[in-house]
Amino acid sequence: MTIHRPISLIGAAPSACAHRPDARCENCKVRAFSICAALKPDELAELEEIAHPVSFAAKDSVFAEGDAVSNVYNVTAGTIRLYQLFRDGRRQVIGFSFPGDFLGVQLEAEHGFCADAIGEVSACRFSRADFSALLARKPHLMKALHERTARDMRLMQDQVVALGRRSAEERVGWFLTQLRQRAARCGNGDGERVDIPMSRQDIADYLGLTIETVSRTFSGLARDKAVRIEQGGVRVLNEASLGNLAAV
Amino acid sequence: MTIHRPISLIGAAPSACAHRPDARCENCKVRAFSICAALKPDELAELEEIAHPVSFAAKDSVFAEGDAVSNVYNVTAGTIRLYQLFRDGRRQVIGFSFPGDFLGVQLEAEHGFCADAIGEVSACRFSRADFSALLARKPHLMKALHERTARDMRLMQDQVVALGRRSAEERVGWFLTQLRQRAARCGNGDGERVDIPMSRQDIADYLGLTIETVSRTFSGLARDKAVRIEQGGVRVLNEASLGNLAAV
DNA sequence: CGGTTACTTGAGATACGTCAAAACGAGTGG
DNA sequence: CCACTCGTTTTGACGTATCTCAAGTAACCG
Repeated sequence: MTIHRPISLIGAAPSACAHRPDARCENCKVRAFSICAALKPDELAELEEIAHPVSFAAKDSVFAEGDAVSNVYNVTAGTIRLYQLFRDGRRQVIGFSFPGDFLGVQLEAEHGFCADAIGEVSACRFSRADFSALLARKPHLMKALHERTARDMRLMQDQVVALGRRSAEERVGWFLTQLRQRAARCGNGDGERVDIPMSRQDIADYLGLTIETVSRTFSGLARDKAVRIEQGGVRVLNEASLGNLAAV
Repeated sequence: MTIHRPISLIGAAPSACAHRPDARCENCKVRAFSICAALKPDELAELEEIAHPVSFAAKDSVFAEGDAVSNVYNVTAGTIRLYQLFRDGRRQVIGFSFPGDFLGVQLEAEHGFCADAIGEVSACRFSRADFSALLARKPHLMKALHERTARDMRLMQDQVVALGRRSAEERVGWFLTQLRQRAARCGNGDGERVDIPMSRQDIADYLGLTIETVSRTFSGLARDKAVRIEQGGVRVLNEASLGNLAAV
């Protein structure tokens, strides 16, 4: 089992992000499937009013477990890894945040997990107070948030099922299927090709396996012609066999 | 691995539940730590207005995965088991609902898991429409619900960590600690004694283990004088060693 | 008191973990 | 363009925690 050490916190430097409504702008595409879709144009403007664009370099920490929740983030580009670290170095990845996802929205006093950037990440930062105040003014934003939380809950439930009752091969099949669905929802990906932005170690820590088992399982799926392993991702060759692995 | 079969749905028969404010009434004790604590007296009356008391016999199904969410429940007595069933009979218990807990509050179209009674259960039932309407009228009820959901999320996160990165012994230690905290929050239990309303099989399916492993682990903890196994529960003999198992 | 269900215990099998080394890819510098 | 380093991924051989199968014991219930 790989031993992990806590990574030091590095402040996020504001990035150059114009943040004007524009169909070609990455942020605006993100909006279509983010919580912002629940907002009317004038409310969106209000949200932008309190948004601070930030960016993180690869491996930067966004926040650590136990930190006071002072900000809420909306990811606009890149992938964030959410995890909990044991004193002895064991690590469990709780989930990944992709563009459109919110972070820290539970508005608890302290963060219950660590979050750091896998590769370059752009996000919008809201101060907790601003966001909370906006939420109080906009009941249907609150409702949208609740629905989003319900979706996250469902995802975590699936993870519990995977970790509790699935074999290594089934877990990897489920993981790939999940990644694919997420990419499809975001509109990118041609369907067969699945980008995998995270390392084998991250996948292992997400699926409750070791890196060796994950690697062997990928190799096995490739040997069985279920997928072809490519640079930074995978190409699905046999939809059905992957689907069978992922099904409950 | 034990094979489970779906249980048939049995309608809930209304029970005799006076449901009047009264300090000795079980329902009223429950209110203190339920979402109802967020309500002013007149609002509570409004909630009672739309509440239908129901009860379930042991092993009754409350709802099954895929059922339309037509009702929301607030447990007032007993324990409910939440789980997902695989086609091949594997079962993963997602969680347990104790007095004060809400069920179906995510207001999704369909239930994402099965729920059935362990032993006798009493609950308040709200129609989805009524509850939803009340929620729309009372923003701070919505907020309370959101906080409740955040707590449930945190619980599920802990389960992910347990299933992904803990040994059998650690999982059982975590489980007992969790049961104890829940009982303490409800005000019952003398601290040392922990009631365990669910079967070994339920615990196994919750912790992603087999019933044999759970049983052996309990025996091991008893052999090490960490707990004494009693009828329908356990007595904690060595707080520290249990705590160590449960710690991250 | 007999039947049924839940729990415990033992012996052997296996999926996954551990340890070690090789292969690969991305930089970096000569 | 090649040699070298460093981190990631893959592969192999072996160990072990947990599962499986099977039998025994205890608790429950009519």
